[in-house]
Amino acid sequence: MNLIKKDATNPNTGEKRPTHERVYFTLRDQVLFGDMAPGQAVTIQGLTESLGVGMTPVREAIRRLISDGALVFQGNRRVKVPEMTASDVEQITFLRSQIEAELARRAVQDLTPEQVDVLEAIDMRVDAAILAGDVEGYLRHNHAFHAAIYERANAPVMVDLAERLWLRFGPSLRVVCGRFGTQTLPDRHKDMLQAMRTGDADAVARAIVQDVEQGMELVAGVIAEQAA
Amino acid sequence: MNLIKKDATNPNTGEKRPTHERVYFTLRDQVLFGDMAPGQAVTIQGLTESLGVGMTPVREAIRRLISDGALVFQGNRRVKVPEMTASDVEQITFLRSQIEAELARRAVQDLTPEQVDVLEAIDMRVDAAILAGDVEGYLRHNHAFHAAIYERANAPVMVDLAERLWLRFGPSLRVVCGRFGTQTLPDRHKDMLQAMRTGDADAVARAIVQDVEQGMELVAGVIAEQAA
DNA sequence: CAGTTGGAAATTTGATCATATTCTGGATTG
DNA sequence: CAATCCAGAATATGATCAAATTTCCAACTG
Repeated sequence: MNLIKKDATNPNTGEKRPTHERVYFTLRDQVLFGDMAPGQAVTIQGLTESLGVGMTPVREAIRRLISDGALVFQGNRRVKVPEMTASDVEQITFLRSQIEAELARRAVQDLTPEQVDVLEAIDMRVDAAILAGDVEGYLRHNHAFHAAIYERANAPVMVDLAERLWLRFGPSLRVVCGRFGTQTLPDRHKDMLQAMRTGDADAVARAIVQDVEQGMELVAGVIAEQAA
Repeated sequence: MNLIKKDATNPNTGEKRPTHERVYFTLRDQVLFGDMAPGQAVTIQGLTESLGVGMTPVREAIRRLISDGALVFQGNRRVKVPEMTASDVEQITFLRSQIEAELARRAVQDLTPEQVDVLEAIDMRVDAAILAGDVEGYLRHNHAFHAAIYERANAPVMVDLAERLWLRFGPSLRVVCGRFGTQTLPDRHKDMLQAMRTGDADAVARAIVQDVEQGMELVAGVIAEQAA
């Protein structure tokens, strides 16, 4: 009946995750890096078919994503990818600046040169994706770069909120890429890496705030354009 | 079969909410104001019986609360009320200070005297609950006081994160109350109200930061005591 | 001989699915 | 143009299967 045997042991990790978890992470991935467009409708039955699972796991995954802010529940039983307002962008910019700056500061505390090397390697993949015009690759590696920093901060609660914000602007960021291409995507990753090597936490924080503001600026531009 | 006819129209609001929504808000209420203890196990079947609903709505509500951080999913399929660590408390204190101070600042922008009167009325209920030793009443009205401020800020994304944090420390705050009683619960609500009347946004922000720090200090104390 | 430890059965709980019911939105018709 | 009807999608339940914890008994050890 199904192409995928249920509860199949993951060959990579060796661990078997429940279906609703797998569905959740699949959809989360789609929101962050896939081609889910703001305003796009999400139907349960559509997902049960495309994913080859029952509706209960799909329902659970959708509820979680709604709580994440990755999807919105329009009173009338409908679920869709949210469309951000200018106010949303402004709030997210503020929150990301505050939270991610603090995460960066904490991450720098005891960061070894080897760990900076790892970050630099990720950043090279970001640059490669930009050059290649690979939108999905850019989104994935850019996220991975930030996530790798946060992981070093040892602050799971803060990371949780930060990731939540990424889920909100993910689809819109993709629209930005589709609009302008990857070439016009500047970042402050080099500044960050430089400041990390000197151990200057405040400089890292400043760089990440600039990185956040630059990125959100582009999103704000697309939002404003849509309104017009 | 059931005592309550399903999907009964709410006599108060006149609107009928889906079961999973009702279950979600019921559990959310329990976490914030009820007697859910940190570490307490939450079983699906237990809730289906106590709430008189099927398991699907319960499952959906639980997934949402897990995303909220109000419950945690222990790898082994079990769900429980999370136990906070000292690190969690520290992070939440930082985040609440940043976010709630900003929310307060924005709320003060165009706050009418009448709206301050409403806040003062809520604060009187807080004081009354403290005097009466009414723990649940204190928790409810204290939350209502803060929520009323946030609502005036016109910043739903920020409010969402703030509420999320409340769900995390809710159960532990209740433990604090049960431990020390309500008498020892100081707050800076009067300072806030005073500063609001003069329209001094920074003073309001300072007061709310102190309020947050005082409250979280108590939680940290109980956490430290448990560890010993 | 008593206490402890190991493992296997039993019970409890969770996960998933299939099905029945209800509701929303749009098409159709008067 | 409005009221009604119909199709499709979501909601909710119960049944069934799978997994994990607990319990209990026995064997082993000190």
